[in-house]
Amino acid sequence: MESIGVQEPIDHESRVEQGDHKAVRLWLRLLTCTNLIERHLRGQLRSEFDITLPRFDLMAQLARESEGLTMGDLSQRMMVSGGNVSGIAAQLESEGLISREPVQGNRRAFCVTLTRAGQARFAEMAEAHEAWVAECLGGLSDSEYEHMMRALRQIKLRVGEVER
Amino acid sequence: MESIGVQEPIDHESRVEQGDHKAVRLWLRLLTCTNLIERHLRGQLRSEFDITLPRFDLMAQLARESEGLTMGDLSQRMMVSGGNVSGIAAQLESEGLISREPVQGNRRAFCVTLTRAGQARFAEMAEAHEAWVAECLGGLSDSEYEHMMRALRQIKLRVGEVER
DNA sequence: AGCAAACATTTTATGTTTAAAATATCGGCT
DNA sequence: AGCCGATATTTTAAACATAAAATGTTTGCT
Repeated sequence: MESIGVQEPIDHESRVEQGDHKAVRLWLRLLTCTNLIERHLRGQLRSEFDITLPRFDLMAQLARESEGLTMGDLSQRMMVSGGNVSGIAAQLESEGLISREPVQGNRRAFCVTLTRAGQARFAEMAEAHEAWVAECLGGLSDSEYEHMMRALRQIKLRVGEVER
Repeated sequence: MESIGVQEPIDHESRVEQGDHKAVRLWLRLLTCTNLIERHLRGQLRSEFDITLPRFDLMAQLARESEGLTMGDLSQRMMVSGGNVSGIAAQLESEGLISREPVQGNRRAFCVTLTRAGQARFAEMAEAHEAWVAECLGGLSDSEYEHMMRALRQIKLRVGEVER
């Protein structure tokens, strides 16, 4: 039960301020958590597999699309700039983990896929990655999990609207 | 009510896998949301105040510590590397928004504070920043807000333990 | 056919971020 | 006093990220 003791009356402006402060507190906590987990995963990927998070991320996108993706698709799905994908893909290609082949019928685009070596390497990493994430987030009850998923979906929609 | 229809029986290993997949889905959604909001705030700060998020963040840390902070304190609170703080602080100093003065009794450390100009500038920015965050996160009900805060606190503790 | 607009990607310039090495200072111990 | 390990910060090198310009390619329009 909440306290129902003496409380200062609050005018409209203060109410808004309170709401804003609440939002900021939530935002900071969200940011802190995400950064903590991201840092943890980054460190693990580096120490266990000598790979960076962006490279892992690119491989993960390819792993769910056996047909391959274009550079533009990757840029969209990873939500980073095209130039960025160029650099990351160049490195993965030089390591033999992905291949970029011309698309017949469209000489502008490349079709990027995991090589056989890339598939094998990714399978190893994905298993470990899942376990690390579960270590961080597995402690939530089903209900907490559902609440989070719902709230985050709502937030995502809201931000999309705000950005117009 | 949940469906109680026919369901495949699930062995222990599959259960673990399912839990892991759930955790990964939550992680990806968390990451996406945080990145969306961060991107939005970054853009607003740049277009409205011509400042970057890290610079704003550094100033925010100083704004709640009128006594000032050392470079190391800032590194810890901002959860970024020391070298990073060096660079960010150098820029803010050259813009006259912060000052770094030697600490008497410890010639290694600097005491970093907001200048008067920095305080004024930050006050403006903080107000706008709060409104932007509220736009993104203000749509949650009190109950959703509480759920999120609780779950995030729990996650934060858990990650801290995992990192040992 | 010829041309303009849109598309897919890379290149370039600039800036952020990290880990690790380098620099300098401090404190305690002998 | 002299040395050693811890502390506080800066510098450096490499990876990542963006925006904007450059390069080719395709498509539609006349």
